[in-house]
Amino acid sequence: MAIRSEAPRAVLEYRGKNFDASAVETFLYDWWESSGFFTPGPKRPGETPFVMMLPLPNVTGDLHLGHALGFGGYEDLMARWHRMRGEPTLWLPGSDHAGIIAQIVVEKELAKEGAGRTNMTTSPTLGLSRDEFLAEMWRWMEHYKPRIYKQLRMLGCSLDWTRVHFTMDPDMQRRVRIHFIRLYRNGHLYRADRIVHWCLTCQTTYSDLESLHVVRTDQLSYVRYPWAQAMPSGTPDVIVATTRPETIVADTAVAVHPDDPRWKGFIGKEVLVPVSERKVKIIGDEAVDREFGTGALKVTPGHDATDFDIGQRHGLQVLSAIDTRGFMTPAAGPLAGLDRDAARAAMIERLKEKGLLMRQEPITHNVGIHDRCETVDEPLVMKQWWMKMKPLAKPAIAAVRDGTVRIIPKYQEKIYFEWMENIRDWPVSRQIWWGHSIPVWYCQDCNEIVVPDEDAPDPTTCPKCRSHDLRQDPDVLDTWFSSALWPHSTLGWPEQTEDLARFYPGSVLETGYDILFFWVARMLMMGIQNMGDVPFGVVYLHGLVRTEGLKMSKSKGNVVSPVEMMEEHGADALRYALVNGIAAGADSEFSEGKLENGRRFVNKLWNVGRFVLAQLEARPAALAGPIDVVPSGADLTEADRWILSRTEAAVEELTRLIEQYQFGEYATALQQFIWTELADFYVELAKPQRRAAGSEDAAVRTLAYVLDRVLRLAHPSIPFVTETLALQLWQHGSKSDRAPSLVLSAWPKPGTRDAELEDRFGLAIEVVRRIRERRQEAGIDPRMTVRVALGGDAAALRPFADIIASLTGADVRFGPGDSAPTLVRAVEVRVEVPRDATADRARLEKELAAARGLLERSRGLIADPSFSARAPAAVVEKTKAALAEREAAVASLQTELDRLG
RNA sequence: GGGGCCUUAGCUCAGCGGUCAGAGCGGCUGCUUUACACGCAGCGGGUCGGAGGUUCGAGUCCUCCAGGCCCCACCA
Repeated sequence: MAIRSEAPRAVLEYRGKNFDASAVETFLYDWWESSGFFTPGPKRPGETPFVMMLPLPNVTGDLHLGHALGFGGYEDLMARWHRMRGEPTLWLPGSDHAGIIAQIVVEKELAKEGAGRTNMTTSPTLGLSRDEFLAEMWRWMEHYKPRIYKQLRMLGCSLDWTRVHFTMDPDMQRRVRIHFIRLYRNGHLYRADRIVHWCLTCQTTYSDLESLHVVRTDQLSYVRYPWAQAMPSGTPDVIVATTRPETIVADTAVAVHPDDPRWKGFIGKEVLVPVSERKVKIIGDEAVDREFGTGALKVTPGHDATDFDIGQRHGLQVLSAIDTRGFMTPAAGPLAGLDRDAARAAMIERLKEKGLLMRQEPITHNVGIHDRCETVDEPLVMKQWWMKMKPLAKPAIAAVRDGTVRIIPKYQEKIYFEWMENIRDWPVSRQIWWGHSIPVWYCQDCNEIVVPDEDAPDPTTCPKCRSHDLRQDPDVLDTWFSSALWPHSTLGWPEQTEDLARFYPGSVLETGYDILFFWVARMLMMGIQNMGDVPFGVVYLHGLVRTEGLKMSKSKGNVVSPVEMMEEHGADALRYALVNGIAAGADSEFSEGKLENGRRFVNKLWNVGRFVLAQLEARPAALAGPIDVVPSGADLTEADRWILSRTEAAVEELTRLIEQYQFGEYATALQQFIWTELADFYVELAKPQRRAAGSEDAAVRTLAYVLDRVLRLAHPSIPFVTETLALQLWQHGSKSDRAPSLVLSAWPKPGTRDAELEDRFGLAIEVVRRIRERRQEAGIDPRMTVRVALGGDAAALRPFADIIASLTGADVRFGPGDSAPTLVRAVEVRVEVPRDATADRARLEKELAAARGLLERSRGLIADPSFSARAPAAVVEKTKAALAEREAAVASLQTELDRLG
């Protein structure tokens, strides 16, 4: 089926050879299909599904590192892990029509395609009719959609492609329409003349969230407004300071602070607006900053948000002097017809002529811009559809407050509350063509607003005056209006489908903290509104991925394509490197070095796997029971039992870390175990040349079991390599579960550990390190055997004599046969080589000093009566044990030193 | 103006009240050991930004200070 034919060639590099993992993915889909999980059905008794919605990427976009981190790093990790835990797992993919962004992208493509098609450069028409343009949009959607979906597959995302959705699919359009109609009937949507952000380039309004601020330096002009009535001599001039003199023609008041002693006596008097000569009142309003300029503010309700609010409070007239193209309207009088920049210059000239421009000075201030095109905001008063947010926000605030929804990291909850508690109404209409239509018609004869019933066809007759001259609202809805419905609209809402019953509410929503307000908060509100329940119980927020200290952006030219990274290093390496060592919510610095570590680690795992497989081939009869059952038998060596115990420790640790959403720690711990303990220590001890006769098979059994565990443990982060190795491993023996694929096999449950063995073996490792250190210090040829004497409490290490000898190239002898009843970390190591006694003494003295320092600390702690009295018993016990060890260590170092003479 | 975060090894970061504070990268030294030179072994490197406080015990909790970053907001 289509899914398979589109499967990407996920590639990882191994010794210059391209390793094709697409076969693995094909395999997964085969299994999923035959398992029937894709088939919708009712909730099964007792099941608790794990449900996640993909944070839908923009359909016209390419994958960036933020996506790779979220989708491939965290979400797929969670999906695979929960699936392995036996939870029916739905991770639902899709893409967003991306309203204005997509429209801009396609307009550019169209302009490239055929310049003859249009003479106009301004959007959105391009010389096409609306229907023609939308047809072009759809044509391009078919071009873009497979692209982003293919990139998701490359990452290894185990998404349920049978449930993929696109926000502009016809059924999704219907759901958005119903949502709008219900909100309208409930009084959550209203239409009003308000001041909005207007983008002169994109020719549309946008919301506060889409507005950014940049610091800019402009001219601040001080302009005198002459008194309109005779004033006593000595009356001060009214001078206002403005950065936008061209809007003076739309002034309808001058405002001062009501408590400002300089001005309060003049409230109610009138001044003349320069150039337009209109009389306006001086009003008192607390929004005025007394410190700024002269303390007098020109009020232009038509072109400034603050002024609009002041105007609302004082019933001021709204004059619109600038039109949607940035040209001055007839209301601008002598400035009419000029664009806003020319009008500014012209206004300054006129003010100078009239002697009303007192002075100008530079001012550095914040200027609002549109986040998509960075055009300076032009606040305009327009009729728009608004969503009343406060009532919707209330239950969504409560849901986080009472723990129904948990946000990770926790501090993001404060940010959420801060925004939600001060939420403002949301302008939802946009003056573009690509997007969800607004299901509202206006009667051209009687101005009636006609909103059809749910699922009713488009109205053709005005219910009030029976006119047939109805026109649909030409605007479309903000993109986020539809994505806010994603968790329930994709499951079939408003129909009570089986999927909706089975998969709502979802489990986790994973996304970047930068869209907490845009998307997460709105999904919470709309989910509660439409479903009566929150859309998810956990919000996991990740941070920004930067390179060289900067956020990646196209304009900075520092965007690195994850696709290229995957082609070069493999998807596994990228996925792993992105999450390794990063705490929840923290921004991260991504570097080539990090990616290389990922690749080396994946390569290490691959090579461990190859080694194990080679051993299995060499000894085909070694496996007695199933691969995934803990090996046992008298032929198991201490080393075998040690790695088996350590494997269980890793299972415990890694399970805990994922359960606690500590994915960065999970990745680090995984590497620590696989590389340091398994590869560097155990694999060496499992090599046939290091095994006593008769214990070779035990090594193979152990290796097979440990690899099986390790592949499962690594699989959520490193799916391709682990899956490939598992398929090969499992061909060598039977398995207790029947899953033919790692993606569907079980996450390991921790088994029995041997704490004492781990402890003793840990000591043996320390001894090995110390012997190696001394050998290298002494510059002994690595091939030469040295004689090593172990004294002190070394008896505990007798079972590991061969191991120590084998790993260090030493002929190990034990000192006088004392049998230490308890394990004490004080072993004397004497490497018998010709050596520099002075250097040895210096080293030993340094060690002794350090050991004494530690000993003193322990003694001090024990001697402190309040410590024993107040610290928990376990801590006191631990400290006592540490004290004993330190005493022995000091003694043993002292002996060694004495022996040097 | 309001809110939030960060400051730990040369760099990037973990560390969520309890042994000597860790990892990766980088640095230095020695090794062509048939899983892996994309490797192995070893070494060096930290007054945990500063000052107080709480506690038997603080990198971890509290307060203040100094730097850096982010978000929200109607200083024209």
